[in-house]
Amino acid sequence: MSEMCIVDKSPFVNRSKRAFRFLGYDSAMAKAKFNHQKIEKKWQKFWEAEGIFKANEKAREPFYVLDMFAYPSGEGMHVGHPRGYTASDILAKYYMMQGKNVLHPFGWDAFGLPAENYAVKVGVPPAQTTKKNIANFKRQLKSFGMGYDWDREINTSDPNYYKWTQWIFKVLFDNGYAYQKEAYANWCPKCQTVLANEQVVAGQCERCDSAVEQKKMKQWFFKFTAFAQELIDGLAQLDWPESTKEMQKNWIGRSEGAELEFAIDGGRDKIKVFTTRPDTLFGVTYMVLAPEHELVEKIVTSEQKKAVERYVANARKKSALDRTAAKEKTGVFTGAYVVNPANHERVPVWVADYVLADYGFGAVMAVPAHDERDNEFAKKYDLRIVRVIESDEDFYAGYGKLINSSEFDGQESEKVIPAITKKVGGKLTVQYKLHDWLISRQRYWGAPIPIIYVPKGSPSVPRGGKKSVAPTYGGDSFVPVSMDEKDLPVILPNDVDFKPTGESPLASSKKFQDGVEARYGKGARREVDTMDTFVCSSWYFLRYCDPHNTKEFAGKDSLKYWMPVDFYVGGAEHTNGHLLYARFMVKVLHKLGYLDFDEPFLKLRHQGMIQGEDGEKMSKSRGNVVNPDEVVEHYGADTMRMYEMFMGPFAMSMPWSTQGMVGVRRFLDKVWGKVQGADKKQETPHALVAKVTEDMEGQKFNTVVSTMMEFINEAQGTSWVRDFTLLLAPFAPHLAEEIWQNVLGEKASVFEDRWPRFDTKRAQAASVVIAVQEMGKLRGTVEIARDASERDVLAAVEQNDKLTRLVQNSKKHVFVPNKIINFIN
RNA sequence: GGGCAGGUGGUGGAAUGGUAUACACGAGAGACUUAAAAUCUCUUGGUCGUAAGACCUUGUGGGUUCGAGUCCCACCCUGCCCACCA
Repeated sequence: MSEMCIVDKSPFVNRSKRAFRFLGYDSAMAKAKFNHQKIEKKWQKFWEAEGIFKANEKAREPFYVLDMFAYPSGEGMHVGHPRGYTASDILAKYYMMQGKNVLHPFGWDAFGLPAENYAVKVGVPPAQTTKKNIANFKRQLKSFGMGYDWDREINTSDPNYYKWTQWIFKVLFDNGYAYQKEAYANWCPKCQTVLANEQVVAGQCERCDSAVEQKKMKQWFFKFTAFAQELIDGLAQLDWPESTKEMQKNWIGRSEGAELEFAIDGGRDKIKVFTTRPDTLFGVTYMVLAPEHELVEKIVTSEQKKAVERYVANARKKSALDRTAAKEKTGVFTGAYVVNPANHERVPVWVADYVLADYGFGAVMAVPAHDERDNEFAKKYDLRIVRVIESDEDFYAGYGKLINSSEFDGQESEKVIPAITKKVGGKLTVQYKLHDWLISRQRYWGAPIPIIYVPKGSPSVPRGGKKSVAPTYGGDSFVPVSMDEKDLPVILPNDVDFKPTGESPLASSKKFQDGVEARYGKGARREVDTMDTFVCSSWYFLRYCDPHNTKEFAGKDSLKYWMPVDFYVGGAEHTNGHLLYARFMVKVLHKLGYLDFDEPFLKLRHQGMIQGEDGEKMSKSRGNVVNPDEVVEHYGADTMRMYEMFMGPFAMSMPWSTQGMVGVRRFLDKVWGKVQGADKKQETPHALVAKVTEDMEGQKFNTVVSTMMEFINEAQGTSWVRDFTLLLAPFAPHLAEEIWQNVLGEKASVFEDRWPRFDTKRAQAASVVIAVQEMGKLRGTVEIARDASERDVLAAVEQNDKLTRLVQNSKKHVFVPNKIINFIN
């Protein structure tokens, strides 16, 4: 997905080698230990040759288990990365053994900045770097024993993939969901380029530390806001963590209120405001416009003109970050007045940057008595502060009780807001914090935006396809038009200059504009910006269903069979990014009739992060990175997989412990030792199967492992080996396959067998230990047959010398079958 | 300022309102070994006690309950996300 941590090997290698040697774990030393290096490679080859993990039969019930898209960074993975991948792999294997036809694919979110920055610095083209990185990631994933269907591997930088990213852009553009407008963007004056918000650190460019400015540029947008309500409503049906849903709701930020108009005193213009509190109209003592508000220039009086211009220019220079970080509010009077529609009072109009241009109407009716921010501003500039009180009763009569901000509650607002809004000629409305999605990037390593600009009034456009709904804008002599589908993909050229110049590097390509005029008419030229990589990753899960299709982004039948994704695993940091973009994309394509579902991911779980052994976030600079290649080499992939599940609850973040991992390796050796000599004569360990199955269904992988440990600690004989191996297989696939085929002598893969069944009744022990309490305090226990009656338990307690007094002393008792008996005095 | 998680031994953590501290790590003692590693066995929340046992203990303070780590109220602390959103 996004550019995750970049892992540097060099400082770590020495450290880790020392650590491993210190722990002294050497599998070759004792007979009881298995040689992980040998068996892991052997079975990885076997699974690949036999195609064990390929999804291709359509007869069985489908189950789609997906990891979030990976960005193949230069240094490969650290041990935190495989945690989510291991969990999804365990689920894929588990559901496969439950008889499902499982789709478990992997692919690469290959476009993005690090490869391009590397090209700027070193000169190696991004395509080359990316190819190398992918090969390394793939090698690592295979060495972990992941059961991906590599026939379905996809790569966003492959023209066969980005053709469809471009096609989706075209569909959105043709239907009015992609549009172009002037917008402020983060601009680094030194690098001469636009930066994404993530690249702006504390108001500075992350690469050169220059102060980032706001620059107005023509940019492409997707109409995110058209789906704001549907994106909120759709959450209800999803099995996602509640906190994730809540974060998305807050990000979309719906609020109900009213749109009101304040006429300029002595002018014809009106200032529109959005307010959630029209009931505080009588407390309005001034009006504030955002510095960017279009009426500022128009209404400012000649006396105030200079001061206002200076203030506005200053505000523009400040970054959004500086503006919000400002401790004190600032502003300037415009000299103009508006009329309050409720009481016809004249109030002054100010300009202040605490009002945001891009929320509501970029203007606020200030009520300093009932709003903290207005209050602070009013105090600083000596503006009137008027509480809404009893004397306004005439106005509010009939609209419910009088409003005092602290007493205002939801029930009253339901009655009061519509009535008052109507009385002053406003209307009820809903506002969202969500903005449209700015997808243009002045970058090379991304999917080119498939748009052609032609001279205005050009006779030759558009050719074919649906009529373009492209807007023309302010006096420009060129208009953007949609491309023909058959002209896709627009291939990313390689004759470019990577050095940043302020324009997209594609502008420096000669090849890129070849043939455009011949095809689209004289003067035609291509858009040179590329798309945000989040566009590429907003639909990739669809492509896995039918990755080799050359006619469509994915065939209808395949989509119908596999989608939506049944189980999605990935980090919570993507909540307000990727997860929202993907939901938006599915909703647009659904609305346009390309999909028959409108949510991409039915069930979602987040993995917690693995911190370094020092409890800090793993990072190159802290030097606490643990390299999974080292772990696999010394302890084996099975050990790593199982330890990462054993560490704690899947969603929780926690520190890595190499010593803790050694405990898991000891357990696997113990298993290996105990299964020796097992034969075909087998019995189901019902209690074990029941507990493991139950925890698998709840994704409580940590307790699955501890349950297996407890079982092995007690296990006698070998009658349990067959079923135990099946339970072990998703976690430690190599060892399980080794036991399955080479100890038990099975001929097919353990993954082609079925998850063991159990009998609930036989899963229960014949006898139970009942806690004997006195006033809730434990005094002892009695062992007795399961489901023993109250009378039998009482008798057993009475027979116990130490407990017998409880029966005699107590007036009454509470009995819970198979659990407790509590005596009350 | 708003939202969401969470606070349990030396450590990671376990526990449908019913025996708190499972499992694992670490530590201590012992066995094997010339020795070490590995492996195996035992001990391991605290206080008092020779012992039997008693009392205390899940961030703090209240409450509900026969019984609360778990439910309710208030507070403290930590982490994450958003943040001048009218």
